[in-house]
Amino acid sequence: MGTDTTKTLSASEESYIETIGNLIRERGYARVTEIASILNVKPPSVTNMLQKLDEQKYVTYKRYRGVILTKKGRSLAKTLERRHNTLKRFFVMIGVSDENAEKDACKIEHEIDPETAKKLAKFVEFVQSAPRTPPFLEHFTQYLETGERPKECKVKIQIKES
Amino acid sequence: MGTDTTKTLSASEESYIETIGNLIRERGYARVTEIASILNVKPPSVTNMLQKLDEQKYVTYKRYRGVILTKKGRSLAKTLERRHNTLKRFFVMIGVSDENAEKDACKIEHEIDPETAKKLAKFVEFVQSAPRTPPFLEHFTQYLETGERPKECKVKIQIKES
DNA sequence: TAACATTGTTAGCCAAATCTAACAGTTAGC
DNA sequence: GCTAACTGTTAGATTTGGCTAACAATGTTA
Repeated sequence: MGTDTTKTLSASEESYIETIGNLIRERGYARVTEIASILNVKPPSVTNMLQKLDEQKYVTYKRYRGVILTKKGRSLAKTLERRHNTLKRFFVMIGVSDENAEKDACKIEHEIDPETAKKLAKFVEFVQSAPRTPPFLEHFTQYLETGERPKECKVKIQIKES
Repeated sequence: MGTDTTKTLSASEESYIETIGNLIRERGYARVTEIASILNVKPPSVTNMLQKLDEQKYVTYKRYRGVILTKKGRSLAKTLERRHNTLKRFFVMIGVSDENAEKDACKIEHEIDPETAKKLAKFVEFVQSAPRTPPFLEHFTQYLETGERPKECKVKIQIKES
């Protein structure tokens, strides 16, 4: 239970939480200047946001003493991280450069509905857990390069029990 | 030529331009109250934005006299519309509800890089221009429903020249 | 341990995009 | 062609999330 006054967070708020999560995972702690440099903002903006996120119980923040995520914050950070990875893998899968895949994942992860995130995750999983690169993906890659749908697409196939 | 002082627009500015474009295409004109109701804002916000977009030459706006798109505005509206359709078709393709596909397309169309938009358009085109629903998509649909990768995926296939 | 360098915070400002309340222009019906 | 109803606009407040400049706490090192 517990009155969950969870108003939805802004993209900006979510980015801070995600960044804090990443830093803590990678380094064990999250510093104001580093958060600032990752998010391309100045340190006072970070302090400001940390105060807001502390009020909303996503982080525990003591001035000059650093910041950690609460349970609520960790849970959100995890969701965002997974969503980010799904998006990025999908974009790379369809031929987007690593750089743009990363950049777009950062933005879109804050916009999509949970249903969409779920379906996309399934799709990426479906493709990537295949025993080998699925033919359709190879064909698509060829299609990207040549503009031509490869011959095999137009060919009769015969299934043989293995 | 012409000094193209095209600073990038905000998601909000783009939404107004897109909405105006849609209304003009569907009805021949775009009214303040209708723009407001589609975008879920109040009329004064619309007036305000129309003035800004007029300064930036995306629309031609005369108080009390309505608004039309400039060439620059039409071009942007067209890009956004195409991007929107691509995104929506993709989301529906992977099993997202029509409602969420629409909603998410609206948000994401303002965030993605042109490269990503292009690759995604190619992907959707690749799938949808196929002579019939590609097997992998059918298999994915089954995977969504049953959680099981269909047998055919695990089977040896043999290509026969037609 | 005192002074300096680094890091973090506060105060106060700004811009974007929204809102409400009050006002102005346009249009339709009588 | 007046007037009421509708539509659109202005003015001014609010919210969010940035910024700079000045200050405070912490940490480092001679």
